[in-house]
Amino acid sequence: MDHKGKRVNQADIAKAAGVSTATVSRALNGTGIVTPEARQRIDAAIAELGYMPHGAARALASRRSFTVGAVIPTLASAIFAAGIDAFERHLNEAGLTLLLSLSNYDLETEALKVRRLLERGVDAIALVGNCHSPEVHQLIARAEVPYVHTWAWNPDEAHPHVGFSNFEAARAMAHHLADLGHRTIAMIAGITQDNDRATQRIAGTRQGLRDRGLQLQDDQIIEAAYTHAAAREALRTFINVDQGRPTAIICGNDVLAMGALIEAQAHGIAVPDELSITGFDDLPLAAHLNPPLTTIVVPAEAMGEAAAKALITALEDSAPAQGRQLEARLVIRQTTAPPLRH
Amino acid sequence: MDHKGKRVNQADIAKAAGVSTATVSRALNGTGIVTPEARQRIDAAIAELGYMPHGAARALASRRSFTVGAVIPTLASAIFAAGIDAFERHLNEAGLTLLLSLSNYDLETEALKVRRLLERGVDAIALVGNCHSPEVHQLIARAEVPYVHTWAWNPDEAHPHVGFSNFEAARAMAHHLADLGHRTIAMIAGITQDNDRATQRIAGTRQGLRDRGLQLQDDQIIEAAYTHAAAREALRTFINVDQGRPTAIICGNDVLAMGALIEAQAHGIAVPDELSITGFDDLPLAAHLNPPLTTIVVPAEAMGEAAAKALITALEDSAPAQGRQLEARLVIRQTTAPPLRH
DNA sequence: AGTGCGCATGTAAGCGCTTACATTGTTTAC
DNA sequence: GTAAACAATGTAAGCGCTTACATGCGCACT
Repeated sequence: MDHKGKRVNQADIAKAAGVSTATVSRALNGTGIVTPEARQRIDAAIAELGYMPHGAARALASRRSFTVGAVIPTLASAIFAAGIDAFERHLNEAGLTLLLSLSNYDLETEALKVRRLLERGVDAIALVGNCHSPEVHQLIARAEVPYVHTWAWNPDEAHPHVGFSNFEAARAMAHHLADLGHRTIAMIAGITQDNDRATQRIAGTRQGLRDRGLQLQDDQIIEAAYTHAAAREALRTFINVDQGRPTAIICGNDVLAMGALIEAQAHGIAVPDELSITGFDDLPLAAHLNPPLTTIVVPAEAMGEAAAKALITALEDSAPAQGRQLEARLVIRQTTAPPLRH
Repeated sequence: MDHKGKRVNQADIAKAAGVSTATVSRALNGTGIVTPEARQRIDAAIAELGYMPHGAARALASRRSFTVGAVIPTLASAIFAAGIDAFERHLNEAGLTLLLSLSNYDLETEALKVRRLLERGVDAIALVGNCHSPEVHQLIARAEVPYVHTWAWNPDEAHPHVGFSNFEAARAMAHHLADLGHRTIAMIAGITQDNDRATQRIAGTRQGLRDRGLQLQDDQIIEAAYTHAAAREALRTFINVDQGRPTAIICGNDVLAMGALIEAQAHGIAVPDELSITGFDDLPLAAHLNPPLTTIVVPAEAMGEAAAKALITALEDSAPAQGRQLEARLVIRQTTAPPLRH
């Protein structure tokens, strides 16, 4: 049982079961036909010797690593974590292992991580957003692995997307606020540098307001890192004005919205009566806040699942992955209300 | 440049650079001496042909995959996400890639994931907690890879730990509350099944109270899933009693504490005057809550870093990983105060 | 000039699998 | 009764690297 020194390999199993390595391989992979008796002797030998297939050897010989890579900006954002959680789960069900890399919202880092993943031989790859270094697509194209862009939806682009339209979601939110009667609306957005989601959310907001004959002025937008502290500071800037104080604040995500809400309450500003606040993501806490947060439900789990399925299917059919549009829904809770009339 | 069909391999580079594959390998890995001229020709050929090393082949030949596995319960908990974030970052700096698996707090799933990781050929492995299926240790021992247990500290055990004492942290929290004058203290704990952290936090709390001559009755403990909703429900149970309502609630983590806080406030219970509430983890939001949450600062990033370093060092020295104790600190904010005297 | 040494490189044997092809024994079809 | 088809397995050639060992070369010594 404990053949120390040398690791047990397929040949050992073959010998113990009285068959060739080819038969062991076939039994293990379900490829080709193996008699029940042979299979049984093989299973017994595996259990007896504690055999564990060697992934690298298998990958080398079969040109399949049964490994899928993902590069996401960060795990600090609960919403990405939720998406990856679902992605990993569905990958696993298909016998695939996740290779996770973080880009920290940096395109060059992302490109480096993609290269690393490809060197590790991932069979497929998932990326966040559709703003990437050109090198990324070059590498992926050369490696000829299926891939998807998540967290975004863009049917016009050549690349397959599994996600929702940040633009449309933001636009719907803008409509909601405008329709409540708000006329002076400000935005605490995410950092747009290298981030198409943040950019699209601003663009969608802008368009949504324009649809209602309103304007989102440039000085009514503050870009903030996705932290409570940054949001609080941004809110302070907006409320410390002599006139033209906004009656509604659209936030780039729920973390920013929570920060804004906390800061508003710290200043004794009544939400939603004096100030409406909106989020984006619908984190678990959003519905429990006081008042519960009006936000956009981002289908993170569904996206993780859909991305996994798309890649699995692509791998099975050895075809490029197919994109899929998912819905991001506006959920109106209690941080939004018509502005106070004076 | 675009040799379609066949992927560019080391032999192609060797030919293009007019050297042998051995020299290319040496140049690439920094093992052995290569003249600057040869190195330059090799680099040029690599750039020209767009060569990318084949990880599986390298792993097979060198018996090193430059890959490290981690199995954590979930990514849904921000605190694990933070730890993994740091772990991945430091692994990467050492040229290692993270293979991430999720166990969903289930020991059997964990064992399966460990097996998978080992089959993938990870060079080292990190686990959460010190409660594992026996199979896990068997597999790791057989594979002879260095490993660490994180999120726990137990110098007595044979396994190397990189973490903090959940017991001592919980005990310190109990002391804090007892010293404030609380006599009736309840606990909303995590699910203890298969979870040594949750178990230790209860045990530590119990001991801390005993240190002060108090008791944590069994009916004063409710185990709850780590969700706001479960915490709210648990809190309702505690406050809906005719007499002997606790004046302080110790929560197993910050998510539970937030849920409890929200529910208390929804019932018009003043925190901390009528009810003290404590958390565990110090999530980013904890300090921003109203009132700011008294909790335990869990060194998640430091743990991720320390775990990565321990494994990297172990790999370099081809020795077992060394454990390291980190400090979990009590941070007293404003959800705790002396109980009201009637 | 001859010897020895170390540097830079080449040669080639694997690493542990998968899989195309060959081989054998057993049916089935006529 | 023979040919053809098939089922189960074996044989062996790689997959793309690393690395132990062999080789050749220039240089500092005698």
